Amino acid sequence: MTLTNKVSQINYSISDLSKEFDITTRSIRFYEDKGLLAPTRKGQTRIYNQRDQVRLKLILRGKRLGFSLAETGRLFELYDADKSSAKQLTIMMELISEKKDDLKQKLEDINAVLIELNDIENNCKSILKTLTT
Amino acid sequence: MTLTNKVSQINYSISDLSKEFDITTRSIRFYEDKGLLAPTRKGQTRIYNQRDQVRLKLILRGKRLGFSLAETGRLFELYDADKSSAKQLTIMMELISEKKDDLKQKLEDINAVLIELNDIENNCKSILKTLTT
DNA sequence: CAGGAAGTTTACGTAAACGTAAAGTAAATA
DNA sequence: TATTTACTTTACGTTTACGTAAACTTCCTG
Repeated sequence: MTLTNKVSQINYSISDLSKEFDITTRSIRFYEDKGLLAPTRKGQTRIYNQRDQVRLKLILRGKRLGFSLAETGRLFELYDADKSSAKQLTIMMELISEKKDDLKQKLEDINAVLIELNDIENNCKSILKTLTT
Repeated sequence: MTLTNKVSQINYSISDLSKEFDITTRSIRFYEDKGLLAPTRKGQTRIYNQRDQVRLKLILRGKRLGFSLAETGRLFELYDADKSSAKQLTIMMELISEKKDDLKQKLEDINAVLIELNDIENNCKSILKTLTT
């Protein structure tokens, strides 16, 4: 294999990503500062690849879920973690289990709010009917 | 009806609530400061009733969902809102619709993360098997 | 009646997640 | 070659959601 594999090497500038995800470049650099992104450099300039882009997407998804950047960082560690030792693996599985419990709680919470909102909505609708007829 | 209806008047002190929900009294006073709670007073002392207790529960549920206190406050306004005018009602229903969209997005996000966590978990399990056999 | 225990207000401190200049570099373009 | 455009670092400012401490009142108890 003397040929370096540069196939499908898609690169992004910081403004590419800022436009794609509708966030400021400040935010993107901040995420790097917090260790969530690690773009390569060409001179001074940051070069982002596909992996960085995916990570950014995950960061924003985490934010929508109310995860702190630190929590999202821990999730990244889970993705990337060293899976060589049984000890590491069991620690990981505990963390995963905790996160899953957390998410299940959120599912419950969301469903509860959705039910309440639907109730209010239906109430509004029926009142509107009495007002317009 | 000359009898004042004081049946089922359950009261709570600030420390009652702080213990029940495992939060500090500082937080509870802070929520009041932000207009999310409005306990009555007996002298200086705050007296919370059932409604306040429910509200506090909702505040904490909102927090778990990543709602800011301001957002939770807006939800409270929806619950309590004046439903007399058709205009008000249609505005409300728009806000409800927005919130529902927001929550549906969160449901999708959570399900996505859950799927990924399950993948990692299964991966861990199978590796653990190869390590222990 | 001294001394907790539980409540209060006031106010400064803090962590997270950026916003917002300021001041400089580097490449592309008129 | 001058300048616009896109990038960079440094650094102070801001909002949210409290933590923490000080100083005070009120009530109960040994």
